[in-house]
Amino acid sequence: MSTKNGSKYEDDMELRRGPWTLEEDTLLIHYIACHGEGRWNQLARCSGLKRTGKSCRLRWLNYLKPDVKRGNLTPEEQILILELHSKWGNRWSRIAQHLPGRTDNEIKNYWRTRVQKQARQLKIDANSAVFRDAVRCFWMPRLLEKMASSPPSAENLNPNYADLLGHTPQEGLFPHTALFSTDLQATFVNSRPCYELSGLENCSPCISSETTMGVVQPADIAQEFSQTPSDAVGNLLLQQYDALLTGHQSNSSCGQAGPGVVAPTPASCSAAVGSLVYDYSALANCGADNTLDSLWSMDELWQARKLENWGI
DNA sequence: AATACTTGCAACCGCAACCTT
DNA sequence: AAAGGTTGCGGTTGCAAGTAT
Repeated sequence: MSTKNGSKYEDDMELRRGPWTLEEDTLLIHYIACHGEGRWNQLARCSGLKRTGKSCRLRWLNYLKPDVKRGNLTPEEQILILELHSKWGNRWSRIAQHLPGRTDNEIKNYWRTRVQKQARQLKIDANSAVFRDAVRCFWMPRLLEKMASSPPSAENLNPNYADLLGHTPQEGLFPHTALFSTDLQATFVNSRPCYELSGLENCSPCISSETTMGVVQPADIAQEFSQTPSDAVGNLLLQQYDALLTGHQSNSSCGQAGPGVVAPTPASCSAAVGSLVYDYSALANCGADNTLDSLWSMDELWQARKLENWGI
């Protein structure tokens, strides 16, 4: 009887494992050139390769096939992966179908080595809503910036790219950043040229008061409400976030707009959320009793509220 | 210079769906 | 309809190369 997935042939002969040699590659390429790809077990039997059909298939599809693209993923490919993964999860082969020349294995490796690494460093679950938002609002804009500085080559992208995402990348790809004012996005991009997710702890001090969106300095709010700066920021943020979600001004403890505090508007809410979401460490610096962890917890609260408001 | 640790990636494994007989 | 074979997918592992100590 043969093994579960193999054939009697595989049991009868000693099979090679591990890295492929140049000779094996040549043999496989030559065989496929003559007979075409597919029927992998037959190929394994007839080609003279002492490999399983599975191994031959994998080597061909992931490495030898002529249209397999080598080298680093471009920013636009990375954006596409991030976006499609947020839609489909770990459906690597499905995602790979939309990145010509890239294999599911390569995409999977990218996700595990780069994306999950960032999540680990931030101590967040890579599949959590918090991390997805961080990727959308923070990482993607950075990739966009890279794309802008080196325009993507059209042939790199699947022609169905825009259709696939349901909108044009520039306008609708990042709904969160679309909420943010152009000024604010520019502030993000321009003020943090070295921003990477792993570099959160190095980000510049606290909220910018330079935007036109009415975002105030935490210290101002603290003075106004006799709270520690970080508490004040947290409360203001929650209040404004509520307003953003519900479409009206909330009556929470910080509800009254005092000097230096503007009544929440969609724009100011966006700005507040946009400023704060990524400035955890800066916030931590504002309040002696607030650690990065507690601020992340705060973010989870926003997430919970958001889901609650959306009836999820 | 030597060693330990980390990273990136190719390859393997088990499983499930699909195909063939 | 059932059994065996094949293919494809997602998770995991092993290892070479690079980096830090």
